[in-house]
Amino acid sequence: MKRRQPRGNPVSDLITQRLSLYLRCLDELERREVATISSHHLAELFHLSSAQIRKDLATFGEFGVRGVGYSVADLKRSLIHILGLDRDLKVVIIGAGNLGMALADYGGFNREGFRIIALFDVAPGKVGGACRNGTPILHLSELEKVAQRDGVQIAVLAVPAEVVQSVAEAAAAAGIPALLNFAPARIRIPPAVSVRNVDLKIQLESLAFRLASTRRAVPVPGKRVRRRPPTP
Amino acid sequence: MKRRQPRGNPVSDLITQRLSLYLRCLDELERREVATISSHHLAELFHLSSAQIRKDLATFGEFGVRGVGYSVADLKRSLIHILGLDRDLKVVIIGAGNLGMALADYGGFNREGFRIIALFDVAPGKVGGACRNGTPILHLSELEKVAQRDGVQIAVLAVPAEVVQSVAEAAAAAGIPALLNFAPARIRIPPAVSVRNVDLKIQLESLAFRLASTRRAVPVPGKRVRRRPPTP
DNA sequence: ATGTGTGAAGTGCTTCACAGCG
DNA sequence: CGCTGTGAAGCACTTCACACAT
Repeated sequence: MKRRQPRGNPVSDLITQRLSLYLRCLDELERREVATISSHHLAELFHLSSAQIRKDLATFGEFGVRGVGYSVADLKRSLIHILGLDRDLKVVIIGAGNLGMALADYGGFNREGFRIIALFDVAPGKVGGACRNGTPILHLSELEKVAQRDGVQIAVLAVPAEVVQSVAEAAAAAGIPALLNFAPARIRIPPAVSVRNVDLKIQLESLAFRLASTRRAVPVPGKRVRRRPPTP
Repeated sequence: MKRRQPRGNPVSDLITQRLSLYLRCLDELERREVATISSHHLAELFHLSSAQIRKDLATFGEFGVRGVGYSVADLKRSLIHILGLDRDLKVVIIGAGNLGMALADYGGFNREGFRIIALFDVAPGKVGGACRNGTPILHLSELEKVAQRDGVQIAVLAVPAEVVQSVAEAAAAAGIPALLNFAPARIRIPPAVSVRNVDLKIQLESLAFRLASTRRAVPVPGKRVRRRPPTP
Protein backbone atom coordinates (compact mmCIF):
# COMPACT_ATOMS: atom_id res chain seq x y z
CA MET A 1 0.00 0.00 0.00
CA LYS A 2 1.66 3.16 -1.24
CA ARG A 3 -0.07 6.28 -0.08
CA ARG A 4 1.21 9.54 -1.52
CA GLN A 5 -1.16 11.56 0.57
CA PRO A 6 -0.72 12.03 4.29
CA ARG A 7 -3.13 9.97 6.36
CA GLY A 8 -5.61 12.59 7.47
CA ASN A 9 -3.86 15.07 9.68
CA PRO A 10 -2.05 18.01 8.13
CA VAL A 11 1.69 17.63 7.57
CA SER A 12 3.87 19.73 9.83
CA ASP A 13 6.16 22.39 8.39
CA LEU A 14 9.11 20.76 10.08
CA ILE A 15 8.59 17.66 8.00
CA THR A 16 8.20 19.48 4.70
CA GLN A 17 11.29 21.54 5.33
CA ARG A 18 13.24 18.38 5.97
CA LEU A 19 11.89 16.81 2.79
CA SER A 20 13.41 19.72 0.93
CA LEU A 21 16.67 19.07 2.73
CA TYR A 22 16.57 15.37 1.86
CA LEU A 23 15.97 16.28 -1.76
CA ARG A 24 19.10 18.38 -1.70
CA CYS A 25 21.08 15.48 -0.27
CA LEU A 26 19.77 13.19 -2.99
CA ASP A 27 20.87 15.70 -5.62
CA GLU A 28 24.34 15.49 -4.19
CA LEU A 29 24.26 11.68 -4.13
CA GLU A 30 23.11 11.58 -7.72
CA ARG A 31 26.02 13.83 -8.63
CA ARG A 32 28.27 11.29 -6.91
CA GLU A 33 26.54 8.52 -8.87
CA VAL A 34 25.27 6.68 -5.82
CA ALA A 35 22.37 4.47 -6.87
CA THR A 36 21.07 3.18 -3.55
CA ILE A 37 21.34 4.42 0.01
CA SER A 38 20.11 3.36 3.43
CA SER A 39 18.65 5.79 5.93
CA HIS A 40 21.63 5.10 8.18
CA HIS A 41 24.18 5.93 5.54
CA LEU A 42 22.25 9.00 4.43
CA ALA A 43 22.05 10.22 8.01
CA GLU A 44 25.74 9.67 8.53
CA LEU A 45 26.79 11.46 5.35
CA PHE A 46 24.69 14.56 5.95
CA HIS A 47 24.44 14.62 9.75
CA LEU A 48 20.78 13.82 9.99
CA SER A 49 18.79 11.30 12.04
CA SER A 50 18.08 7.98 10.36
CA ALA A 51 14.92 7.33 12.37
CA GLN A 52 13.64 10.75 11.44
CA ILE A 53 14.32 10.19 7.76
CA ARG A 54 12.32 6.97 7.85
CA LYS A 55 9.47 8.54 9.84
CA ASP A 56 9.30 11.58 7.58
CA LEU A 57 9.14 9.45 4.46
CA ALA A 58 6.63 7.09 6.03
CA THR A 59 4.22 10.03 6.25
CA PHE A 60 3.81 9.78 2.50
CA GLY A 61 4.22 6.14 1.69
CA GLU A 62 6.72 3.31 1.47
CA PHE A 63 9.67 4.29 -0.63
CA GLY A 64 12.34 1.88 0.58
CA VAL A 65 13.22 -1.73 0.07
CA ARG A 66 13.74 -3.67 3.30
CA GLY A 67 17.20 -5.03 3.64
CA VAL A 68 18.48 -2.68 0.92
CA GLY A 69 17.53 0.96 1.38
CA TYR A 70 16.22 3.61 -1.00
CA SER A 71 16.83 4.05 -4.70
CA VAL A 72 18.33 7.52 -5.00
CA ALA A 73 16.68 8.25 -8.34
CA ASP A 74 13.26 6.94 -7.31
CA LEU A 75 13.23 8.69 -3.97
CA LYS A 76 14.31 11.94 -5.57
CA ARG A 77 11.50 11.67 -8.07
CA SER A 78 9.02 10.92 -5.30
CA LEU A 79 10.13 13.89 -3.23
CA ILE A 80 9.92 16.21 -6.21
CA HIS A 81 6.37 15.02 -6.73
CA ILE A 82 5.40 15.30 -3.07
CA LEU A 83 6.79 18.81 -2.83
CA GLY A 84 4.97 19.78 -6.01
CA LEU A 85 8.17 20.71 -7.82
CA ASP A 86 7.30 18.72 -10.93
CA ARG A 87 5.47 21.69 -12.38
CA ASP A 88 6.93 25.18 -12.69
CA LEU A 89 5.72 27.60 -10.07
CA LYS A 90 5.32 31.19 -11.15
CA VAL A 91 6.80 33.69 -8.71
CA VAL A 92 6.57 37.46 -8.52
CA ILE A 93 8.64 39.74 -6.32
CA ILE A 94 6.94 42.78 -4.88
CA GLY A 95 9.38 45.57 -4.08
CA ALA A 96 12.24 46.35 -6.46
CA GLY A 97 14.61 47.75 -3.85
CA ASN A 98 18.00 46.33 -2.94
CA LEU A 99 16.61 43.10 -1.61
CA GLY A 100 13.98 42.51 -4.29
CA MET A 101 16.48 43.10 -7.08
CA ALA A 102 19.06 40.87 -5.45
CA LEU A 103 16.53 38.09 -5.06
CA ALA A 104 15.49 38.42 -8.69
CA ASP A 105 19.10 38.04 -9.81
CA TYR A 106 20.01 35.45 -7.22
CA GLY A 107 20.85 32.22 -9.00
CA GLY A 108 19.52 29.84 -6.39
CA PHE A 109 16.12 31.44 -6.67
CA ASN A 110 15.52 30.66 -10.33
CA ARG A 111 16.19 27.01 -9.66
CA GLU A 112 14.35 24.14 -11.17
CA GLY A 113 10.70 24.40 -10.31
CA PHE A 114 10.46 28.17 -9.79
CA ARG A 115 10.23 30.91 -12.35
CA ILE A 116 10.29 34.60 -11.50
CA ILE A 117 8.12 36.31 -14.03
CA ALA A 118 8.10 39.92 -12.82
CA LEU A 119 8.94 42.43 -10.14
CA PHE A 120 6.43 45.02 -8.96
CA ASP A 121 6.96 48.45 -7.48
CA VAL A 122 5.33 51.86 -7.45
CA ALA A 123 8.37 54.16 -7.79
CA PRO A 124 8.21 55.89 -11.22
CA GLY A 125 11.99 55.60 -11.59
CA LYS A 126 11.80 51.80 -11.34
CA VAL A 127 8.56 50.87 -13.09
CA GLY A 128 9.19 50.11 -16.76
CA GLY A 129 12.77 49.07 -16.13
CA ALA A 130 14.18 45.61 -15.64
CA CYS A 131 16.70 43.93 -13.40
CA ARG A 132 20.03 42.61 -14.62
CA ASN A 133 18.73 39.32 -15.95
CA GLY A 134 15.92 41.06 -17.81
CA THR A 135 12.95 40.40 -15.52
CA PRO A 136 10.64 43.38 -16.03
CA ILE A 137 9.56 45.77 -13.28
CA LEU A 138 5.86 46.51 -13.49
CA HIS A 139 3.55 48.82 -11.61
CA LEU A 140 1.86 47.29 -8.58
CA SER A 141 -1.53 48.19 -10.06
CA GLU A 142 -0.93 45.52 -12.70
CA LEU A 143 -0.44 42.79 -10.12
CA GLU A 144 -3.92 41.33 -10.31
CA LYS A 145 -3.95 41.27 -14.11
CA VAL A 146 -0.58 39.51 -14.30
CA ALA A 147 -1.40 37.15 -11.44
CA GLN A 148 -4.62 36.04 -13.10
CA ARG A 149 -3.15 35.80 -16.58
CA ASP A 150 -0.06 33.80 -15.63
CA GLY A 151 -1.40 31.87 -12.65
CA VAL A 152 1.11 33.28 -10.17
CA GLN A 153 1.42 31.02 -7.16
CA ILE A 154 3.98 32.75 -4.94
CA ALA A 155 4.58 36.40 -4.12
CA VAL A 156 7.85 37.35 -2.47
CA LEU A 157 7.34 40.44 -0.33
CA ALA A 158 10.46 42.60 -0.28
CA VAL A 159 8.92 45.88 0.80
CA PRO A 160 9.34 47.98 3.97
CA ALA A 161 7.57 46.79 7.11
CA GLU A 162 5.21 49.79 7.10
CA VAL A 163 3.52 48.77 3.87
CA VAL A 164 3.83 44.99 3.95
CA GLN A 165 0.35 44.42 5.39
CA SER A 166 -1.36 46.32 2.61
CA VAL A 167 0.85 44.71 -0.04
CA ALA A 168 0.04 41.26 1.36
CA GLU A 169 -3.65 42.06 1.16
CA ALA A 170 -3.22 43.17 -2.45
CA ALA A 171 -1.45 39.92 -3.27
CA ALA A 172 -4.18 37.89 -1.60
CA ALA A 173 -6.86 39.89 -3.42
CA ALA A 174 -5.05 39.15 -6.68
CA GLY A 175 -5.54 35.46 -5.93
CA ILE A 176 -1.95 34.58 -5.08
CA PRO A 177 -2.13 31.69 -2.60
CA ALA A 178 1.35 31.77 -1.04
CA LEU A 179 3.53 34.57 0.34
CA LEU A 180 7.18 34.66 1.33
CA ASN A 181 7.59 37.70 3.55
CA PHE A 182 10.98 39.36 4.07
CA ALA A 183 9.71 42.42 5.91
CA PRO A 184 10.30 42.54 9.66
CA ALA A 185 6.60 42.43 10.47
CA ARG A 186 3.99 39.74 10.89
CA ILE A 187 1.18 39.92 8.38
CA ARG A 188 -2.42 38.88 8.99
CA ILE A 189 -4.22 37.22 6.17
CA PRO A 190 -7.02 34.64 5.83
CA PRO A 191 -5.72 31.12 6.51
CA ALA A 192 -6.34 30.04 2.93
CA VAL A 193 -3.14 31.93 2.07
CA SER A 194 0.11 30.25 3.14
CA VAL A 195 2.67 32.62 4.61
CA ARG A 196 6.28 32.05 5.45
CA ASN A 197 8.42 34.69 7.15
CA VAL A 198 12.12 35.27 6.66
CA ASP A 199 12.86 37.72 9.41
CA LEU A 200 16.50 38.78 9.41
CA LYS A 201 16.08 41.04 12.39
CA ILE A 202 14.85 38.18 14.54
CA GLN A 203 17.66 35.92 13.36
CA LEU A 204 20.27 38.54 14.12
CA GLU A 205 18.82 39.41 17.49
CA SER A 206 18.60 35.82 18.61
CA LEU A 207 22.22 35.35 17.54
CA ALA A 208 22.99 38.38 19.67
CA PHE A 209 21.38 36.61 22.61
CA ARG A 210 23.57 33.55 22.09
CA LEU A 211 26.61 35.80 22.07
CA ALA A 212 25.51 37.65 25.17
CA SER A 213 24.72 34.49 27.09
CA THR A 214 27.98 32.74 26.25
CA ARG A 215 29.78 35.94 27.27
CA ARG A 216 27.92 35.79 30.58
CA ALA A 217 28.27 32.03 31.01
CA VAL A 218 31.95 31.59 30.16
CA PRO A 219 33.76 34.62 31.56
CA VAL A 220 36.47 32.40 33.07
CA PRO A 221 39.30 31.80 30.61
CA GLY A 222 40.29 28.17 30.31
CA LYS A 223 36.94 26.93 31.51
CA ARG A 224 36.11 23.47 30.21
CA VAL A 225 33.69 23.50 27.34
CA ARG A 226 31.25 20.63 27.24
CA ARG A 227 32.04 18.49 24.22
CA ARG A 228 29.22 17.01 22.24
CA PRO A 229 29.51 13.22 21.98
CA PRO A 230 30.53 11.99 18.49
CA THR A 231 27.00 11.82 17.05
CA PRO A 232 25.65 8.83 18.98
CA MET B 1 13.97 37.96 43.36
CA LYS B 2 14.86 39.19 39.89
CA ARG B 3 17.02 36.81 37.97
CA ARG B 4 18.31 38.07 34.65
CA GLN B 5 19.98 34.77 33.91
CA PRO B 6 18.05 31.68 32.99
CA ARG B 7 17.85 29.12 35.76
CA GLY B 8 20.38 26.54 34.66
CA ASN B 9 19.15 25.02 31.45
CA PRO B 10 19.95 26.65 28.15
CA VAL B 11 17.31 28.92 26.67
CA SER B 12 15.58 27.59 23.57
CA ASP B 13 15.87 29.42 20.27
CA LEU B 14 12.11 29.61 20.06
CA ILE B 15 12.05 31.72 23.20
CA THR B 16 14.79 34.09 22.09
CA GLN B 17 13.19 34.59 18.72
CA ARG B 18 9.96 35.51 20.44
CA LEU B 19 11.78 37.92 22.73
CA SER B 20 12.94 39.72 19.63
CA LEU B 21 9.37 39.80 18.42
CA TYR B 22 8.13 41.18 21.74
CA LEU B 23 10.77 43.87 21.56
CA ARG B 24 9.44 44.90 18.19
CA CYS B 25 5.91 45.09 19.60
CA LEU B 26 7.13 47.25 22.48
CA ASP B 27 8.80 49.59 19.98
CA GLU B 28 5.44 50.00 18.32
CA LEU B 29 3.67 50.60 21.63
CA GLU B 30 6.23 53.20 22.61
CA ARG B 31 5.60 54.94 19.30
CA ARG B 32 1.91 54.96 20.23
CA GLU B 33 2.83 56.35 23.67
CA VAL B 34 1.40 53.43 25.59
CA ALA B 35 3.01 53.40 29.04
CA THR B 36 1.74 50.14 30.50
CA ILE B 37 0.38 46.94 29.00
CA SER B 38 -0.91 43.59 30.22
CA SER B 39 0.09 40.31 28.63
CA HIS B 40 -3.52 39.87 27.54
CA HIS B 41 -3.72 43.19 25.82
CA LEU B 42 -0.31 42.71 24.20
CA ALA B 43 -1.35 39.30 22.92
CA GLU B 44 -4.57 40.66 21.52
CA LEU B 45 -2.93 43.58 19.74
CA PHE B 46 -0.24 41.55 18.06
CA HIS B 47 -1.89 38.12 17.79
CA LEU B 48 0.31 36.34 20.28
CA SER B 49 -0.41 34.09 23.26
CA SER B 50 -0.64 35.80 26.63
CA ALA B 51 0.40 32.72 28.59
CA GLN B 52 3.40 32.32 26.37
CA ILE B 53 4.46 35.92 26.82
CA ARG B 54 4.36 35.50 30.60
CA LYS B 55 6.22 32.18 30.46
CA ASP B 56 8.87 33.51 28.13
CA LEU B 57 9.51 36.53 30.31
CA ALA B 58 9.48 34.43 33.46
CA THR B 59 12.52 32.59 32.10
CA PHE B 60 14.54 35.71 32.83
CA GLY B 61 12.90 37.27 35.87
CA GLU B 62 9.86 39.10 37.10
CA PHE B 63 9.18 42.12 34.98
CA GLY B 64 5.50 42.73 35.61
CA VAL B 65 3.37 44.23 38.35
CA ARG B 66 0.49 42.03 39.45
CA GLY B 67 -2.88 43.55 38.85
CA VAL B 68 -1.35 46.10 36.45
CA GLY B 69 0.85 44.63 33.74
CA TYR B 70 4.23 45.59 32.34
CA SER B 71 5.82 49.00 31.97
CA VAL B 72 6.51 49.34 28.26
CA ALA B 73 9.69 51.36 28.72
CA ASP B 74 11.08 49.11 31.47
CA LEU B 75 10.30 45.88 29.68
CA LYS B 76 11.81 47.19 26.47
CA ARG B 77 14.99 48.11 28.32
CA SER B 78 15.10 44.67 29.95
CA LEU B 79 14.65 42.86 26.66
CA ILE B 80 17.37 44.93 25.02
CA HIS B 81 19.65 43.94 27.85
CA ILE B 82 18.71 40.26 27.77
CA LEU B 83 19.22 40.07 24.02
CA GLY B 84 22.58 41.80 24.35
CA LEU B 85 21.56 44.69 22.11
CA ASP B 86 22.82 47.34 24.52
CA ARG B 87 26.24 47.18 22.96
CA ASP B 88 26.99 47.51 19.27
CA LEU B 89 27.71 44.22 17.55
CA LYS B 90 30.22 44.31 14.73
CA VAL B 91 29.11 42.43 11.65
CA VAL B 92 30.94 41.46 8.48
CA ILE B 93 29.42 40.12 5.30
CA ILE B 94 31.37 37.51 3.38
CA GLY B 95 30.49 37.46 -0.30
CA ALA B 96 29.94 40.72 -2.19
CA GLY B 97 27.58 39.31 -4.80
CA ASN B 98 23.98 40.36 -5.32
CA LEU B 99 22.84 39.15 -1.97
CA GLY B 100 25.80 40.36 0.07
CA MET B 101 25.64 43.84 -1.44
CA ALA B 102 21.89 44.02 -0.93
CA LEU B 103 22.23 43.01 2.70
CA ALA B 104 24.95 45.61 3.24
CA ASP B 105 22.70 48.34 1.88
CA TYR B 106 19.53 47.00 3.43
CA GLY B 107 18.30 49.51 5.96
CA GLY B 108 16.84 47.10 8.46
CA PHE B 109 20.20 45.45 8.79
CA ASN B 110 22.11 48.46 10.04
CA ARG B 111 19.60 48.88 12.82
CA GLU B 112 20.31 49.85 16.36
CA GLY B 113 22.69 47.35 17.87
CA PHE B 114 24.37 46.09 14.68
CA ARG B 115 27.10 47.69 12.66
CA ILE B 116 28.36 46.30 9.35
CA ILE B 117 32.01 47.16 9.18
CA ALA B 118 33.11 45.45 5.97
CA LEU B 119 32.35 43.04 3.15
CA PHE B 120 34.82 40.40 2.06
CA ASP B 121 35.31 38.73 -1.28
CA VAL B 122 38.08 37.32 -3.44
CA ALA B 123 37.10 38.62 -6.90
CA PRO B 124 39.71 41.17 -8.05
CA GLY B 125 37.01 43.33 -9.61
CA LYS B 126 35.24 43.72 -6.29
CA VAL B 127 38.04 43.89 -3.71
CA GLY B 128 39.04 47.49 -3.08
CA GLY B 129 35.62 48.82 -3.99
CA ALA B 130 32.72 49.68 -1.73
CA CYS B 131 28.98 49.24 -1.72
CA ARG B 132 26.55 52.12 -2.13
CA ASN B 133 26.61 53.23 1.46
CA GLY B 134 30.40 53.22 1.54
CA THR B 135 31.11 49.97 3.36
CA PRO B 136 34.46 48.77 1.97
CA ILE B 137 35.02 45.46 0.22
CA LEU B 138 38.18 43.77 1.44
CA HIS B 139 40.00 40.64 0.41
CA LEU B 140 39.03 37.52 2.32
CA SER B 141 42.66 37.04 3.35
CA GLU B 142 42.28 40.09 5.59
CA LEU B 143 39.36 38.59 7.52
CA GLU B 144 41.32 37.40 10.50
CA LYS B 145 43.18 40.67 10.89
CA VAL B 146 39.99 42.74 10.76
CA ALA B 147 38.06 40.32 12.95
CA GLN B 148 40.72 40.45 15.65
CA ARG B 149 41.25 44.19 15.44
CA ASP B 150 37.58 45.19 15.54
CA GLY B 151 36.20 42.34 17.61
CA VAL B 152 33.81 41.11 14.93
CA GLN B 153 31.02 39.07 16.48
CA ILE B 154 28.87 38.03 13.53
CA ALA B 155 29.73 36.92 10.01
CA VAL B 156 26.97 36.85 7.42
CA LEU B 157 27.74 34.20 4.82
CA ALA B 158 26.43 35.23 1.40
CA VAL B 159 28.55 32.96 -0.78
CA PRO B 160 27.67 30.04 -3.05
CA ALA B 161 26.85 26.72 -1.43
CA GLU B 162 29.98 25.07 -2.84
CA VAL B 163 32.34 27.26 -0.84
CA VAL B 164 30.31 28.03 2.27
CA GLN B 165 31.86 25.26 4.37
CA SER B 166 35.39 26.52 3.80
CA VAL B 167 34.32 30.13 4.32
CA ALA B 168 32.61 29.18 7.57
CA GLU B 169 35.78 27.49 8.74
CA ALA B 170 37.78 30.59 7.88
CA ALA B 171 35.37 32.73 9.88
CA ALA B 172 35.59 30.37 12.85
CA ALA B 173 39.38 30.32 12.61
CA ALA B 174 39.33 34.13 12.63
CA GLY B 175 37.59 33.92 16.00
CA ILE B 176 34.14 35.04 14.89
CA PRO B 177 31.69 33.35 17.27
CA ALA B 178 28.40 33.60 15.34
CA LEU B 179 27.43 32.93 11.74
CA LEU B 180 24.32 33.76 9.76
CA ASN B 181 24.32 31.47 6.74
CA PHE B 182 22.37 32.30 3.58
CA ALA B 183 23.82 29.56 1.42
CA PRO B 184 21.58 26.58 0.68
CA ALA B 185 23.85 24.16 2.53
CA ARG B 186 24.28 23.06 6.12
CA ILE B 187 27.68 23.88 7.58
CA ARG B 188 29.52 21.86 10.20
CA ILE B 189 31.46 23.76 12.75
CA PRO B 190 32.45 23.23 16.42
CA PRO B 191 29.51 23.88 18.75
CA ALA B 192 31.26 26.89 20.30
CA VAL B 193 30.22 28.79 17.17
CA SER B 194 26.53 29.69 16.91
CA VAL B 195 25.04 29.18 13.47
CA ARG B 196 21.71 30.24 12.09
CA ASN B 197 20.54 29.30 8.62
CA VAL B 198 18.35 31.35 6.32
CA ASP B 199 17.58 28.89 3.60
CA LEU B 200 15.41 30.38 0.90
CA LYS B 201 15.30 27.21 -1.12
CA ILE B 202 13.80 25.29 1.77
CA GLN B 203 11.27 28.03 2.45
CA LEU B 204 10.20 28.12 -1.17
CA GLU B 205 10.00 24.37 -1.49
CA SER B 206 7.92 23.96 1.62
CA LEU B 207 5.58 26.66 0.32
CA ALA B 208 5.39 24.63 -2.86
CA PHE B 209 4.30 21.65 -0.79
CA ARG B 210 1.51 23.67 0.82
CA LEU B 211 0.34 24.73 -2.62
CA ALA B 212 0.46 21.18 -3.93
CA SER B 213 -1.40 19.75 -0.95
CA THR B 214 -4.18 22.33 -0.98
CA ARG B 215 -4.50 21.72 -4.71
CA ARG B 216 -4.85 18.01 -3.95
CA ALA B 217 -7.12 18.51 -0.94
CA VAL B 218 -9.57 21.05 -2.39
CA PRO B 219 -10.10 20.10 -6.02
CA VAL B 220 -13.87 20.56 -5.70
CA PRO B 221 -14.90 24.11 -6.60
CA GLY B 222 -17.26 25.72 -4.14
CA LYS B 223 -16.14 23.48 -1.31
CA ARG B 224 -16.65 25.06 2.08
CA VAL B 225 -13.45 26.47 3.58
CA ARG B 226 -13.08 25.98 7.29
CA ARG B 227 -13.15 29.36 8.99
CA ARG B 228 -10.91 29.99 11.97
CA PRO B 229 -12.89 31.10 15.05
CA PRO B 230 -12.39 34.80 15.92
CA THR B 231 -9.21 34.31 18.01
CA PRO B 232 -10.71 32.61 21.09
C1' DA C 1 21.67 -10.88 7.36
C1' DT C 2 20.15 -6.33 6.63
C1' DG C 3 17.43 -2.19 6.86
C1' DT C 4 12.65 -0.54 6.57
C1' DG C 5 8.36 0.88 8.77
C1' DT C 6 6.22 1.75 13.13
C1' DG C 7 4.18 1.43 17.92
C1' DA C 8 5.91 3.00 22.27
C1' DA C 9 8.77 5.79 25.10
C1' DG C 10 11.01 10.02 25.75
C1' DT C 11 11.65 14.90 25.36
C1' DG C 12 10.42 19.56 24.82
C1' DC C 13 7.11 23.19 23.84
C1' DT C 14 2.52 25.25 24.60
C1' DT C 15 -1.72 25.97 26.96
C1' DC C 16 -4.50 25.73 31.00
C1' DA C 17 -5.99 27.28 35.21
C1' DC C 18 -5.31 29.14 39.53
C1' DA C 19 -2.71 30.68 43.81
C1' DG C 20 -1.15 34.79 45.35
C1' DC C 21 0.28 39.54 45.12
C1' DG C 22 -0.76 44.46 44.47
C1' DC D 1 -11.01 43.10 41.94
C1' DG D 2 -7.13 42.22 37.84
C1' DC D 3 -3.07 40.40 36.40
C1' DT D 4 1.23 38.11 37.04
C1' DG D 5 3.96 34.00 37.67
C1' DT D 6 3.82 29.02 37.63
C1' DG D 7 2.88 23.99 38.52
C1' DA D 8 0.31 20.66 35.95
C1' DA D 9 -1.88 18.99 31.86
C1' DG D 10 -1.90 18.66 27.07
C1' DC D 11 0.15 18.30 22.70
C1' DA D 12 3.82 17.78 19.19
C1' DC D 13 8.01 16.34 17.74
C1' DT D 14 11.98 13.08 18.20
C1' DT D 15 14.22 8.87 19.36
C1' DC D 16 14.17 4.09 20.54
C1' DA D 17 13.89 -0.57 19.53
C1' DC D 18 12.06 -4.34 17.22
C1' DA D 19 8.73 -7.06 14.19
C1' DC D 20 8.82 -8.06 9.66
C1' DA D 21 9.88 -7.96 4.76
C1' DT D 22 13.41 -9.18 1.36
